[in-house]
Amino acid sequence: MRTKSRIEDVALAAGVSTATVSRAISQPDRVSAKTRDKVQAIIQQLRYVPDAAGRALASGRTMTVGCVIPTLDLAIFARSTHAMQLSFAKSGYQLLVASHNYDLGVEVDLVKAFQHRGVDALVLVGSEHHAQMWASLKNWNKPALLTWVCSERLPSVGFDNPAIAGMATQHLLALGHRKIGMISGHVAQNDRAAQRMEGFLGAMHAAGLPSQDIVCQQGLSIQGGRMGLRQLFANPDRPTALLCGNDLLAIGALLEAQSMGLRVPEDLSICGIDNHELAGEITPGLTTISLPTRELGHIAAAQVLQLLAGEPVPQKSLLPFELVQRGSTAQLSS
Amino acid sequence: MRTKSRIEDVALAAGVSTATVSRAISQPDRVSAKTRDKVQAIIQQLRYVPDAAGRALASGRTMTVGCVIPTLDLAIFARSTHAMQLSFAKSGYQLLVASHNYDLGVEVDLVKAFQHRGVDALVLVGSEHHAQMWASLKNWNKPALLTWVCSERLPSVGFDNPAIAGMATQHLLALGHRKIGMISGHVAQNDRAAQRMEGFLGAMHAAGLPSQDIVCQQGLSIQGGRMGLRQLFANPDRPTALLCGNDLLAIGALLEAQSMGLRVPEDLSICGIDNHELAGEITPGLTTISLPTRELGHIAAAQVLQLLAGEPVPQKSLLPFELVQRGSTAQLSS
DNA sequence: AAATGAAATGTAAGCGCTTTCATTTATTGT
DNA sequence: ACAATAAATGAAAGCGCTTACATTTCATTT
Repeated sequence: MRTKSRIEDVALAAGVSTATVSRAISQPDRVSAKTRDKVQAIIQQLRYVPDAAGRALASGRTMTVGCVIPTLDLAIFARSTHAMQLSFAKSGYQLLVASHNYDLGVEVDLVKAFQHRGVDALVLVGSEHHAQMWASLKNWNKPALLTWVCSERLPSVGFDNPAIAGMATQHLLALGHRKIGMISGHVAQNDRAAQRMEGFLGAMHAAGLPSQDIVCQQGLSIQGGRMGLRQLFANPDRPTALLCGNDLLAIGALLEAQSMGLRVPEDLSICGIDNHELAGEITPGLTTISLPTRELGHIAAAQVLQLLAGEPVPQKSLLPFELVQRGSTAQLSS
Repeated sequence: MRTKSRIEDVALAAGVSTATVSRAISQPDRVSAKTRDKVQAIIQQLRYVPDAAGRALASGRTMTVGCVIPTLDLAIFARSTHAMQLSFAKSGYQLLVASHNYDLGVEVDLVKAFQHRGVDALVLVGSEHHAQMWASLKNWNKPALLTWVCSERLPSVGFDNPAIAGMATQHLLALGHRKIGMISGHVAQNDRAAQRMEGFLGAMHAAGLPSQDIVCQQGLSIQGGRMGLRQLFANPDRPTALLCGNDLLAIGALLEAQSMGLRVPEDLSICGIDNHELAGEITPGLTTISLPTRELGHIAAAQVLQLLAGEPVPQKSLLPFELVQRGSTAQLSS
């Protein structure tokens, strides 16, 4: 007994040509109801499943989409990526995921690997990329989508990152704070971090406040947050409020502040970004900006599917976000 | 200008047959040094990259490995999976990842999808699976590996989960605790959780201690830990120590205990499993069992590669683990 | 009922590569 | 130097599928 049945076996058993079987599978409306049913029955009976490689070679499509992200270690990426995967699966597409750990050089290789693998579309994070990546994308006439940012160069679905940081900064300003510091992620290979820092500096400037020596960069982790806090508090002119590039940084800063004997929010207000699972669990609860990461994944997938179908998509899709006020921020005590 | 060069273009330019080019690429030692160099040069020049689909169709190999995991939301899986990905990439294999959220029925579908996609090997988590999955695996003569557990049915690389829980329980017993409760993950579709619970109950039994009404099951999250603690403390005969199925549960339990006014570890010792990034950050630090998750990924990949090469691998590879003592556990105060 | 066009189906040519088998070329022993 | 053997190469047959194009069938119209 042959382990695997081929399209020819189905065709023979159904008394039709392989072309008809192929159509019955991928374009059911191009086949009469009668033959369609007959073919379907045989397919069931033979447990026939089309071979992906044969199909890919003949059609030029692999039914796979490549997704290159900075890291899976951050819950936000894990979540949005998973949402994408689910959406794609519903349409018969497989999502391939690879991460580069914030090394845009590695990203180039991953993108190329996906292209050679024959993915039908690519989903990337951020708008800042290696020149070589843009080149690879240019010589590649298949859809690509940017996420987490909005960009001019490619269709994108994401956030207005400067506005996110701006909203958080406004919140701190509205509480009366004037000496506000920021612990940012490293901006070098991370434009989301850069944009958030920019948003912060912009808001400070608009408020006529100085923005020197009040920003530091750290890895996006709790440890980074701890180190950032120590760094900022080494300065004699200590801030009364802190914006952090993400919640992990904020939690680290909060923990470090507490272990230094500072009271949060009485002595120091802290605001994060992302609304991480932990944000509501720690004491005090972390004020942060909530981002619809799952939705980001679903919408990104939907747009890629549209592009694959040859339909146009909006150049930019910006998702809403909102401030979640918890206990870590409070009115400046005079 | 043709966008993509094919093997024939290379063959023509190099003045050899396509067969030679093919060999120069995948079996360099079957080709004379001279031709090999010439072909290599042309390949560089033409930026030729073999087409994956054509290659897969002709060779029957796709150079992809499928990995089906419960979830990416848990850092441990994210980390071990990423390690696997890196190891595979070094050998030219692409790792495809899919998650089923602890639904073994979904797992069946994912496995089938991967098989149809033509992956060369499969990596799964756990030893307990749907009968249909075992059936699918049986009719599939390619390597499969089980991880996180040790199993008789397939080569496996993982942990002795009962022993992990046993070690943690011993630690609590050694501190003088006799009333020890456990907050476990749901064991229904999760044999790792089941094995850890089993290890706990076994250790308790061996110590001649009762094991009724001291175990509860919760989702593997901070919220689950909180709810688990409340559940266990609803019992009038409150435990003095707690083992949690993973660190997220433990952290939830710890936070909830603190918000109930309990002192940890004075009133309650808490021990987790996994050594999550947070374990060392919270106050008090969480005593837990550290597992080499990255190594798990690397070893799993190495073994799959061996299997793909037709070499034998040990039926079971058990990785070491160790107790990390922090502030959340202490001698029972009489 | 014949003519017409649309719908359904079949024919067959690849998609880009690997690999068996036959052939040629280099290497070795005597 | 000449077999005899090994190494290197080439020719060509697919791998399993899709799809352009040709052909047949069916429903309409007049």
